[in-house]
Amino acid sequence: MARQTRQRQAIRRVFEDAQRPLGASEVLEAAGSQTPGLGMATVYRALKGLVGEGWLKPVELPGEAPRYEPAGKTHHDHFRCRRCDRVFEVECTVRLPKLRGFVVEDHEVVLSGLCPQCATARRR
Amino acid sequence: MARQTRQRQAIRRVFEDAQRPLGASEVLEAAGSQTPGLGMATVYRALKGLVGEGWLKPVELPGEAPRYEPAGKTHHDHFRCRRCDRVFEVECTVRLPKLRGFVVEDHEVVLSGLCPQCATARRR
DNA sequence: GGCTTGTTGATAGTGGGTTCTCAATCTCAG
DNA sequence: CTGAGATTGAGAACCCACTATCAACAAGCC
Repeated sequence: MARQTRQRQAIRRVFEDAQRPLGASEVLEAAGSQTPGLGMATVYRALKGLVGEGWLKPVELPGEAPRYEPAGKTHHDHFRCRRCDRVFEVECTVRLPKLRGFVVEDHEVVLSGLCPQCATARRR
Repeated sequence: MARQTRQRQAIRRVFEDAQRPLGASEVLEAAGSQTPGLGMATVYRALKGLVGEGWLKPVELPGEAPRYEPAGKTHHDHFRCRRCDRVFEVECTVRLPKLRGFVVEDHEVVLSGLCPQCATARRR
């Protein structure tokens, strides 16, 4: 039977607070500040469990370890900042081409550039 | 001074023949059939070299090892078949949203679904 | 053909992310 | 409160893509 532990609650809360997809190390850092001593293994176990029960959804971006975000949101795409490497949620519209024979089931758009913070920092 | 070897020629030819991005293992398999005994190391060395001289371009898709395609093509996006896991080139149009503060420098679209072959196979 | 020297391939090594191990700890039903 | 058993955390182990090593090989100038 699944138990409510301090660690799991902290990890859940981290995702509820963050308004963007988080990777394992980001979760470890964020949840670890509230739960000192939090271990990697626990984070990975929690992520696996939360994905398994459908509460989290993996977000895979090119060339990077997977990140996770709460499931159940409406469709959105992602923006990755080239400077701070954080990922944000954005909305895009894609016009799909006519692809003879292909059955398109899903699509994903990944934007990259500078996030507001980094863009401002650079401008100075 | 760079030499023309059987192996490198085979690897180049594989990319010229394939009309889609190839990963290292795909290259090893394809070029290996023409050059028995072809080793991993040689493939990786060739890929590195070809990318270095601008003949190949890396194609990174979410959650996978990089693939490569001949450089110099016009902009296009990619379609990954969920069944055979091959990647194809396609054309899309993306309408970017108004993102306050974000500086969008690049974008990439990845479609997924079934390629013509696999779609036909499934239908039967 | 010879010879120099870049190239090859089998294998070991590397690096990063993720999972396993297991004793200590904690949760919670009774 | 207590005990059964789930959970944790530190570190070892693992996985996989990729790179380094080095003796044997071969491209190509002479």
